[in-house]
Amino acid sequence: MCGRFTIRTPLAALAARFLFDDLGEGLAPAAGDALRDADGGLRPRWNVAPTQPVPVLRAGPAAGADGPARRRLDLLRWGLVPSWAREPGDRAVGARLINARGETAHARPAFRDAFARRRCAVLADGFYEWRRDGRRREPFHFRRPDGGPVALAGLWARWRPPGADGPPLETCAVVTTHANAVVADIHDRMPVLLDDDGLARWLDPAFGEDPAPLRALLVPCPSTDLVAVPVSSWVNDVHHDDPRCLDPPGSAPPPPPGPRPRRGGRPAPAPPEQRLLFPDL
DNA sequence: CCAGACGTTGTT
DNA sequence: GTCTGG
DNA sequence: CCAGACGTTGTT
DNA sequence: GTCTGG
Repeated sequence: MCGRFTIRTPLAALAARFLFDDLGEGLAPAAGDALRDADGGLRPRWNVAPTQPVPVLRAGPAAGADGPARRRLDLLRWGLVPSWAREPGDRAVGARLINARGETAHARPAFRDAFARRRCAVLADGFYEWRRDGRRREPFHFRRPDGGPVALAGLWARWRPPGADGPPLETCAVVTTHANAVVADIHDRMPVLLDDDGLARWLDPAFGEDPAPLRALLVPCPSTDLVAVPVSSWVNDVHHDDPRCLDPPGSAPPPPPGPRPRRGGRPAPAPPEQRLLFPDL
């Protein structure tokens, strides 16, 4: 679950909603300017897939004498690459770790360290789940009744290229849990949606590394927090990233005949975009 | 000890 | 890095 | 998560 | 069937 989602809310609006400091005193002063230029780094998205940059909320630099800890908002690659991975594209670990089970992540070698010290929240305004009916995959979009953004519990990692040449690669995974009553008809798992209180605890290093209180946060959100909307199978194709993803079912045109251009053969161009809005962590 | 995995999902 | 299996 | 590929040789 | 790419 949680292998696809939407994020149409501009980063500046996400900052206004989530980027208050740990005392809830409002937008951190440093955030305004940094975010003003940042919206170009994340156009509205209707079909966010693993390996792509996603907006991630983390605890800022540790609280010091000069003030309380602040939050930071960055774009991280979705698909957790542990620090010990040989290559980001490694067979077992590369970009495969897009979800972490809330029930077990604290104990898993691949997630243990992140669970204790590198927790985050992936910001979205809805997520997709597919109902499987034989060969059919029927997509549904889940979102808050008011359409507002949600904070998905996440874990992150930093991978450094050998020899310390090139920038570090920061990646993340979304924590999953049992489906609540709204999701259960479609699927048996769902991402963990954190309310403001749970979010503050999940992100705060001072909340501790003891798994038990943290695991208590990783439960299904109340069913009243989500509505299920059946959508067009247009969203099934990851290349379709436009408003038609949220159209009602049955409106997708038939798949065009003929093969697509093949993989391989040509060199891979575009390097992955990743943006650290506060690169001092 | 060293070598190899390290994960989730869904499907059967 | 750390755990598991052999 | 779903869609689509699933390969090697030799040439530029 | 299974893996990779997005």
